[in-house]
Amino acid sequence: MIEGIVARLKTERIKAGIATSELNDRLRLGPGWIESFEANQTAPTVDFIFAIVRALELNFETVFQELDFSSAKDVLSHSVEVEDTKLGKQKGANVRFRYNSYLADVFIPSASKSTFDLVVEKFRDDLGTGRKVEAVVYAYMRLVKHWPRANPSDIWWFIMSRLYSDPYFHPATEAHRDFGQSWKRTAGWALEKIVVDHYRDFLAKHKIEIGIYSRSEKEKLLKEMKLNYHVEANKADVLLLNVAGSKRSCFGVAHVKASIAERRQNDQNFSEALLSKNFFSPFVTMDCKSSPSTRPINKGEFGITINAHGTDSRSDKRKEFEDEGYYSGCYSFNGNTIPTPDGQMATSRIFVTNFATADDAFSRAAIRARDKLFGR
Amino acid sequence: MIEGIVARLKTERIKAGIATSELNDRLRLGPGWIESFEANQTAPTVDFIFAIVRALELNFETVFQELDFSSAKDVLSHSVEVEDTKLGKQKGANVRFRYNSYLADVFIPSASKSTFDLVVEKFRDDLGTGRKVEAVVYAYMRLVKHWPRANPSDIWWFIMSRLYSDPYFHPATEAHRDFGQSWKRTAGWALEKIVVDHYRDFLAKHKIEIGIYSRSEKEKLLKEMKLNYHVEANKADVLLLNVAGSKRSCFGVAHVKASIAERRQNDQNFSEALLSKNFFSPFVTMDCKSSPSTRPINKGEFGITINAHGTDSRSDKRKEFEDEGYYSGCYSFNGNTIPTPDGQMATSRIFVTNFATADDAFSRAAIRARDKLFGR
DNA sequence: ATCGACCGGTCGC
DNA sequence: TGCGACCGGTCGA
Repeated sequence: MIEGIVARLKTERIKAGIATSELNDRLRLGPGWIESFEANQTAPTVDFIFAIVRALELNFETVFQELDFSSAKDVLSHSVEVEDTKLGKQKGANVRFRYNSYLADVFIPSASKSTFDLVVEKFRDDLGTGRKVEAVVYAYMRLVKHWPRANPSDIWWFIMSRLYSDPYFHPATEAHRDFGQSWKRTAGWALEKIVVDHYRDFLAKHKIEIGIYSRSEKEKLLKEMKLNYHVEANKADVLLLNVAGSKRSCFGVAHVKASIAERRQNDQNFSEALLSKNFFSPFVTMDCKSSPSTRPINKGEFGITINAHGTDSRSDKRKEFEDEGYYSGCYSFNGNTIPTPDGQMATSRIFVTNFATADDAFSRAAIRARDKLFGR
Repeated sequence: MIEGIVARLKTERIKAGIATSELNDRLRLGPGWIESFEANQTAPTVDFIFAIVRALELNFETVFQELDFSSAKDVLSHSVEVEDTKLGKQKGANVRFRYNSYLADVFIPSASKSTFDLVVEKFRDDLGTGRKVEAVVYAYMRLVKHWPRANPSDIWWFIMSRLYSDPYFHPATEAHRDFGQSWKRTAGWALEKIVVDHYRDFLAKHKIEIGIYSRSEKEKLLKEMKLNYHVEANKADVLLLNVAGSKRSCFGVAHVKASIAERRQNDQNFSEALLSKNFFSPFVTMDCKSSPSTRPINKGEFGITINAHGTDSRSDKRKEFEDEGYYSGCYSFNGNTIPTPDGQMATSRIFVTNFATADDAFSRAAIRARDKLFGR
């Protein structure tokens, strides 16, 4: 049906003897918009259609009358579409979404449309209540628990971020917002909460409290650490406390980031101040990163490790962990992250983990660090 | 005309006895979309209209027939609209744009619609050639030169970034891109070029070369500085070289940022390594920051300084410059930035400058730093 | 092609 | 409230 309007507008343009480039200029557009629109490559907005009608000095009635609606279909699709499928013998679901100019498909093992639909419905309801962070935490953890063989980072990257960025999932009162930017802020907090929730109970058994604290609590706890560095409490995301009777003392700060980029450097000074006093300073990440494509792969940002022949073409990012040792270690929830090989000497190591159990490399390192400081 | 369609769809919904919330659910939307749409608060997309037609099981022909087009108007407006006006006796122009949920108006002294139109036309043409960075540099510098009483940061923030983010200014082949993100990358590079272009000739007279260099050149120049820090050449934006005959030696690195946020910390380690060897390490910024409103003010991020009664409620950001002295100084092109007061003792200072002359606080500091190192 | 740094709307304190 | 840190699509090397 939109094709019908487009075709009619094209006919009228040709009838009027106006070139596409001329119409482009009249509407003060960048190159090729009219061509692209007439070729059905770019879907015109309502405003765009009206502007053409005006620019060609057409009559609205004639443009919109007796259109062919036979090809009309329900096109209000969501930003993420899920369909049950198999990859070889492996059950799972295909996740489809727009990725730049591509229509992208990603296979998620264990995933199913039925779980997705249930979770999404609740997610939309929760977003409607204005508790964005909690909505993300809850929806994500439910998907992770239901889909044990899925890469946790893929669920975050291909599903959560894309779902969240669909304006129709949010209340209409927020229609004007930039949900890409909103995701960044909300996702940052949500990820901190997810890390805390995941490790809380297991670490509690080992007399460790992991948590997010108010500014004043953070200032108090950090002050007791007597760091050789002017720490602004804002910089501390997730704190790890040793619990001895009623006394709680901070022995570590986890730096939590969905993706890394150059932003890893923000925390380096703080982290080095922690390390210099033998405090625990782990970097926890989803290590999300992919390129637009029809079959995107969430490769992460660390790249390759030293290869079998000993050739070292590691990225600066990897070297900052493995060689410079700015952090106690890096704990990635991306199954595609290449960890530091067991045999490799490293100042600190990159580990890959998931949400199957909290008894993992991160917890064990936290417990070891605490035991060392408090002499257990 | 869109109102006509909306009204008809509303009538049909009521006729069918379906509540707005029920239609919302059928379309799997967040709360209030149908209400908002029927109240003409949210402009529906073509897809959205079709989806409602389908959900209500309406007949396309009846919905689109015999509509009232009398109120139709040309609504393909640009992202930024400029209109000549006066503020008191001051000539200038009003700049209007969508800012979150607001329709925002900003007065720019010296500005005029005629200059704006000329520059914009060329800007669109330049963006069409694929030379995005150059397009931004050229358009911005032209506006700055033509509008001498305008705040340079306002032109960047309220005009350039908004113009650039309008998809219709770019070739249709790029229609799918996220121009908000595109602006970030392009603007970052453009600003570095603008700084270099602005200071190049003046500094050359003082035997100083300012420039952007290739990775290999940067590695060579930085190596000669023997910094106590593992510098990745990527981190160095704009280099300042002393020219002595055919010998060029780097004596400083300018850190250029449009806005600051927590990203100022990225460069702190590098900057401290420069300062510890008495190299020049200035921070140059547009200091762009405002809140959405009908009358936004590009206040920048540094906030207030120590007040007349000596009360110190400076932001951490300001203190990192004035007290911690992570950089040689901060040079802001935002006239609203509050500079470090002359009487205040400070490890390094915040200055406000503009493009009227390259003989400013930045150049003079660069020359002094070079003279100190090379004993002139 | 792969890799790296660019920045601003957002949300909660 | 105003302030602060959150992050990812992008562009050029």
